[in-house]
Order: sequence, then C-alpha cells, then structure tokens
Amino acid sequence: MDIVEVSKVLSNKIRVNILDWLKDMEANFPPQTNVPDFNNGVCVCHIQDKTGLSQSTVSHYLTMMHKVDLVTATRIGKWTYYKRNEETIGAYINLLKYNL
Amino acid sequence: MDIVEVSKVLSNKIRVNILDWLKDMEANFPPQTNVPDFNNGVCVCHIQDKTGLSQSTVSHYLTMMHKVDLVTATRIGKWTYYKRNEETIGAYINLLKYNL
DNA sequence: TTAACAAATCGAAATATATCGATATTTAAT
DNA sequence: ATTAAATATCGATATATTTCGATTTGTTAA
Repeated sequence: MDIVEVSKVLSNKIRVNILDWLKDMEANFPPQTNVPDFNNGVCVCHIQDKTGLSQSTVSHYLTMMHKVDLVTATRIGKWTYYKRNEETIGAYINLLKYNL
Repeated sequence: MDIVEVSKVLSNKIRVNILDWLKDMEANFPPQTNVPDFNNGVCVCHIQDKTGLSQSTVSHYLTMMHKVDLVTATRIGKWTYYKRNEETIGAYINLLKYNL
C-alpha cells in the first residue's frame, strides 16, 4: 500500500463522500431490488444518483477506489456492487500512524 | 481540518518524503550552522538539497504543507526553519480513524 | 439470437497541479 | 547605503486529473 496512491484517491470530495455514504448503506441508499440485502454493497447506479455525476465518471471513481483496494467490487448479474473494504481502510490508517 | 486538502498535500512522493525526513532531522540533514540545534526544524536550503528540486518548487511545497499545518515555519534571520507539526499530524490520523 | 440494460472503457476538452527560471522581498553583513 | 544571501512569489509551460458523451463489453430477458 502506498500513501501517495491512496491520498490521490482521497483528494477528491466526492470520492470521500462515497466512502462515507457506504458506512451506512441502509441509511444512504434506496433499498435493494435485485439482491436481498446490502451484503455485497451498493450498485453503481445508486451511487451515481447520489453524486449527480455522469455514469462514466462514477464508474471511473469506483474503479480507482477499487484499484487501491479501498472498496471491493462484486458483479452480480448486470450489476456491480461496491462496498467499503474495512481491512484496507484500517491498514491505511495504521500505515499513516507509523509512517507519516 | 479537511481530509481532501490534507490528502492533496500527501499525494506527492517528495512531500511525503520531506515529512519522513523531518522525523529524524539529525540523521537526515547536515548539522545546523546558524542555530544551535534542530529545535525549530530544518532550513529550506537543506531540504532543497535533499530533494534535488528547484528552490521555488521546494518553497512552494513547504508553503502548502504549512497551509494545512502539517509543518510549522519559523523565520530566524535569513532562514526559515520547517519542522513537523505532530499535533496536526496526529489530529489528521484521528480524523481519518473516525471519519474515513 | 436479439434487444435492452448496467457498467466499463475510450477519446476529448476543461481545469488543476508540477515545476522551472526570473523577479521580489526580507534580513544581515560590509 | 549597498551588496549579498535565503526565501517567497510570479508567470509560463508541461503534465495530470476531472469530467463528459460516445462506444464497447458483459449479462439477462424476450
């Protein structure tokens, strides 16, 4: 894990917001329709709705968040569900604690 | 303090390096000549030497690090000494812990 | 097997960051 | 006062990021 690469992801308000919204998916997103629960996360379209950005931009954001492993991605049918990867998030904070 | 603004500062390898070098100033910089010790930090010229970047770039980097308070700046005579602001650094890590 | 939908990728334009050399400012020494 | 040194600021160019619409890819349903 690299402080610079993760910081790049975190240096954008919307991406930080997405991480924040994903902390409480039930509260921040409409109920799931194609899967029974939020266990795999939230689909791109719901995240897109909340950001107000274009589909391609949000997909790009989520891809870069996934590349540094801050979120996991699960494809189910036509949908891709994203959720926080608490392990990486915690590891990053720990990295800062000892290396920043 | 703002996650996005601090992350912008941290999304550059040299700036992260500077913070790291300042963790052990005695080990990473030549001995002081115009002040008795490292209590106020390291002067811009020594940091510049270590980065290999231009004076203006390093000054700019240090200014932006100072703007988000990751470092303190102390002018003594012709020199400006920079050092880590552990309070802000700790506060930032704490902020991430509870808000990321 | 086609049509339709969700998501990812591509290509382009706008904006921001990185980086330099030149200039300005501040302070100290002559 | 003048000069010189250290740092800060300015202006410009190169590179990177943001963001979009269009296209492509993967998947399901008709």
